[in-house]
Amino acid sequence: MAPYEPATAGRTLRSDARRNRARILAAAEQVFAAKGPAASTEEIARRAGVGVGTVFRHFPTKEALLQAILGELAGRLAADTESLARDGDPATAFFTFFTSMVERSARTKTVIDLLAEADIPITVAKPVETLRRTIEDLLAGAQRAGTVRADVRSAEVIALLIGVCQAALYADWAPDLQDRTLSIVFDGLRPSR
Amino acid sequence: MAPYEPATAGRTLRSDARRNRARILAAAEQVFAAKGPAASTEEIARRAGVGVGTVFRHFPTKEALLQAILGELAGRLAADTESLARDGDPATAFFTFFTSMVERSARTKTVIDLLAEADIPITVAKPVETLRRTIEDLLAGAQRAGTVRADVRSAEVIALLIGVCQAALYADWAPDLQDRTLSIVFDGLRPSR
DNA sequence: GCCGAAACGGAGTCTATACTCGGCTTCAGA
DNA sequence: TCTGAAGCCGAGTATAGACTCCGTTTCGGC
Repeated sequence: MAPYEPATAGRTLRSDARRNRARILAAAEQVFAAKGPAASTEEIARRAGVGVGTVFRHFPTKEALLQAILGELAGRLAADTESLARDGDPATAFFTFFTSMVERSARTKTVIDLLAEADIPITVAKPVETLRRTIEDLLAGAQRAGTVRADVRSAEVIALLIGVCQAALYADWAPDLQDRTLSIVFDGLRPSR
Repeated sequence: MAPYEPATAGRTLRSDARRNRARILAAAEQVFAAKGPAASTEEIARRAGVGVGTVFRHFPTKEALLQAILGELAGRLAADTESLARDGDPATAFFTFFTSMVERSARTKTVIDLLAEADIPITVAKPVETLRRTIEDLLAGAQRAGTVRADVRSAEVIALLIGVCQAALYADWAPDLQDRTLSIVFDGLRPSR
């Protein structure tokens, strides 16, 4: 007998379906970034110029759509971070990374979910894992270059990152407040002067 | 003609009503602390051993109940902080305060709402204002004692406090992680060594 | 104990939002 | 162009949670 074939298998989509899928992903990215994961499917469909039914035809649940967006975002973050780790100056790359994450988090409300989510779904597990490993590389590089204290571990770095990213979401602060806050954290990370 | 009298005016409650009111407040405190402001009224009523109707008889909306709880909490925090500012050693009181806020926040999910809520409702505005002023006093005391850099302002202290309290909510971290994270922040706040 | 007012309880209403269903439209291969 | 399968749509369903309504119960002054 023929083996069970899930309907979602990698079939060739009709042109209109392909176009709508792309529109839905683009709309979802914007809406989730602006309003966070609680944004309604209705709004995403409206923004995509599509009926709700079409959204659910492409993604079986809202959660699946969110995961697709988070997966993309995680991939982009991981790639950016890896290239920074590869090409950047180890002495400063770690701080550049930290700052850019905080700025991204203030702009797109989904960043924090990747960092803080307790239950990492399978769909984003791989890029998130890469991201975490790359953070460790950046940290180790900065420690070797002497710009971060040797006894700092990645666990507290990630905790601080989550904290500052969260804080950046609340009452989107003035740019100089962000700078002053980050400079305190960075001073705490640096070796004793 | 008689002036309009809101039904909620400070009338003497019947004994059963007084008892239920106290039970509802106690239940709401526990439930909100454990699950955050999103906890359902149903659950609070169940925990209080009371019907939902009774909850709404005492508090017109869920929001009003939450505000009552937040008000109490803000009052307690403000009082504790003020006594620390009055009696504690200025050199260490600020750090003691910061640590205890983070510990409280990890235990009771409502603490963060007092700090981070963008729109401070009238019911909690006064104690929250007192708390903020007292934080400034603690900060100023530590700066005079030379344990915090003179150029640090209260805005970034509160931002850091919000951040670390938020981080403490996610995946309730091991005690030594909290210590290591706080020690980085505290090092950043201290004058150059 | 009696009685009216106060308070209680929880089924029912209303609203928001995820998700379904089936008739209609569009695509693409012949 | 014709046709059937693929895809679209949005009214409809299901569920959760805030809040209401009113018949029932309890309190407390006489």
